[in-house]
Amino acid sequence: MPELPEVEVVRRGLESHVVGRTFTTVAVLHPRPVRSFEAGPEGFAAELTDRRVSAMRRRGKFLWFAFDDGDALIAHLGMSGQFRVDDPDQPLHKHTRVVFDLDSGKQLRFIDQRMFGGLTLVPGGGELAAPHIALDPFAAEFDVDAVATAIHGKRTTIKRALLDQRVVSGIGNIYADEALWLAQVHPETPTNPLSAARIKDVLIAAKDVMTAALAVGGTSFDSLYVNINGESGYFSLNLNAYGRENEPCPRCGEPIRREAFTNRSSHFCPKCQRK
DNA sequence: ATCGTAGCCTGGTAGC
DNA sequence: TGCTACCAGGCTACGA
Repeated sequence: MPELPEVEVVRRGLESHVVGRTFTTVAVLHPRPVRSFEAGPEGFAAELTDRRVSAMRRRGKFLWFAFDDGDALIAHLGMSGQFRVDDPDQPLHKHTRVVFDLDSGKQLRFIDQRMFGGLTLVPGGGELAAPHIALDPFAAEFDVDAVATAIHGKRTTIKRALLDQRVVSGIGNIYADEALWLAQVHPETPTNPLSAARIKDVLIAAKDVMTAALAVGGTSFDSLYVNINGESGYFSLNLNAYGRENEPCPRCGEPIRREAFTNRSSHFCPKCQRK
């Protein structure tokens, strides 16, 4: 489940293999990952051919392949998306969806089992043109006080706000649960009357947890997330709450509780994260 | 305008 | 063994 740290690991890997390279051939093997591109799979392949990548950027969980001409290929890994750089004679993984031949002789492959991810070409999108995606906590312009105040002004609960990519981007279910555990805030706490100062604590905790994950090359609970060489960060980060239902809270020993939350789960300590 | 949620997808697994 | 039902969950579209 790639969240910000995992996507950043992928961005760094792509940066070293793709920047300065041109797509010499593009093949779309499954239409779904390019579903949001109006000209369809053939149009996508035709439009991407002969583009030269000038920079690899990231905001939240989105990746930007910025081209020389100002356009951009915007990619999202969804649940199970992977980018791999391989030699062309290596066998294709079963779920390979799009293949880009590079003028370096290598091949960039987009692999996605569940196909929640996607690729699209955005004319003029080279400078992170995505107004509906907020800044993430790693962005230089990210203003933690302003975001805490904005969340405080919403009528929702803290975990919903953390997952709202229009407010702060890059945080998914795993790091939301971990940040709330670290800051000792219950996920269903209303953002108001929760103080802006406590919300700031949660945002700082989220950045701290993601920084730790980035330091160990990203984390994942399953083998779907891998870096561009196919290596997994499997279990490399010690999680305190997520996925630990009925296990003792590392802080107080109370069993971690799991509760249903909008088609997924929240994990928290009922003793040290009180509503 | 704002908030909450169904649906999109596949493969692994629990349960019968 | 083989079948079904369920679960993982980021994002978009849509209803309230």
